[in-house]
Amino acid sequence: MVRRTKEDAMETRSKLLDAAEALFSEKGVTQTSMMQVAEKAGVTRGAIYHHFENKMDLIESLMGRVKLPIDEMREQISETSEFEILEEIKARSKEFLARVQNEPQVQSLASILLHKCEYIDEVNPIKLRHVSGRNECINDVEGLFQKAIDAGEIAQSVNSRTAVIGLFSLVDGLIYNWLLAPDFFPLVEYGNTAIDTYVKGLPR
Amino acid sequence: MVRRTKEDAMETRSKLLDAAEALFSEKGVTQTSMMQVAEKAGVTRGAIYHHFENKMDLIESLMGRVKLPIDEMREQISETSEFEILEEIKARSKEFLARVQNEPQVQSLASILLHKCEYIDEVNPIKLRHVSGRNECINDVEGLFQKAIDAGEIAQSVNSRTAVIGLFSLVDGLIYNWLLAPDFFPLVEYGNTAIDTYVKGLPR
DNA sequence: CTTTTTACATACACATGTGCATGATTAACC
DNA sequence: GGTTAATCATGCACATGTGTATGTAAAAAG
Repeated sequence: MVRRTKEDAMETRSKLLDAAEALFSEKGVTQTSMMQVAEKAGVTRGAIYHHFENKMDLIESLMGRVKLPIDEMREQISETSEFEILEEIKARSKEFLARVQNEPQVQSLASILLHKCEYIDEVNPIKLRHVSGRNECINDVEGLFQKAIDAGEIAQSVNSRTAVIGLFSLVDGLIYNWLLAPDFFPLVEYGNTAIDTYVKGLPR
Repeated sequence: MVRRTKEDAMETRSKLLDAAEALFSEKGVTQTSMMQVAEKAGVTRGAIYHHFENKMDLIESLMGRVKLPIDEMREQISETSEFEILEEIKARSKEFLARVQNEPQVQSLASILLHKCEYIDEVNPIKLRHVSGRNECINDVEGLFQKAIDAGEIAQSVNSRTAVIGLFSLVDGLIYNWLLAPDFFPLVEYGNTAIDTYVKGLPR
């Protein structure tokens, strides 16, 4: 069977991405060969090299396929309300955790990002996406914290940047540890409590 | 030059571990070959396979060589005082951050653990050391939180396990993000503030 | 001093992965 | 309907890494 229809081609491409996503999140990126990805997708390596340049390109397509929670978070931030800003921030953070816990694809990608790849040089598309997405999101939420300060929800003494980095680190750490051993604790339940605790501890 | 003295042998072994540590934390574990480790240490691969069985064994020796902050934390916990327990917990957490920031070897190992290796199967000694050390430490600190609850430092409504996991996730996340881009924020300064914020947010 | 063992270096066999070139067959296009 | 071009399969060349077997000279043991 060769020269399938254009729709068939898109389907094999999709199957390849699915296979890669599953294998990467299960066995790690470097421990997964193109051969294994092709096998899992039911094709040969030739199909991969037709659709993608190499492994890096495959990963890039993989990451670009879904909207990560951090991306969605950024969009929502622009349309946040003018009061109860801290509640907004908490809600966004909790939604972040919920998506990781409930959406398998997001969970797979998070697992790859946090545990199943090696952050090597700056060219690495995985690291690039992770770092740039995070930095931009941090800048956005820092603006929110500043609004909360200006609105008097928290004290002037709070440094907005410090507050954001603490919150993001908390969320990252929760996800990181949960993915390391999901049975160890319930992510959303414990995570929500931790987020509440942190925000409540900000000086007023 | 062959058949050096026994002291020489231990020195080459040490040099091999140093080389591996540097290369692993710089380029990642899987991207570093035994050949490169040997070259950096000024010997050949034969020397490595004389001292270590394989790469896994090399990593195990690497990790076993230094006392990680989490190990030291556990020792100190047993000799903690009976009052001001929350202060103790905060102090330990901050010392944790300080060690990562100030001790290059600890920083290298943390970088390997968090960013430069792939967590694959349960046999992986890196993952084993990380998870087991963390879990034991969590259990210990959970006991501290329980003492703090019993002593009335925080409310009865606090779940000690939830409190620990939040704190540990915060510390892990801080280190994780800092290692990702050390210039982005000062670890100890921001981290200490975040720890204070979190502990202060626990219900009293 | 002789023998044994240690501490490596050297070399070989083997496996695995990648990238590309080529081939085959049919959909897509004019 | 003939030509083109896309979608894969197949096969080859090459590189790289690992594990081990063997060699060797000196230290250690007796």
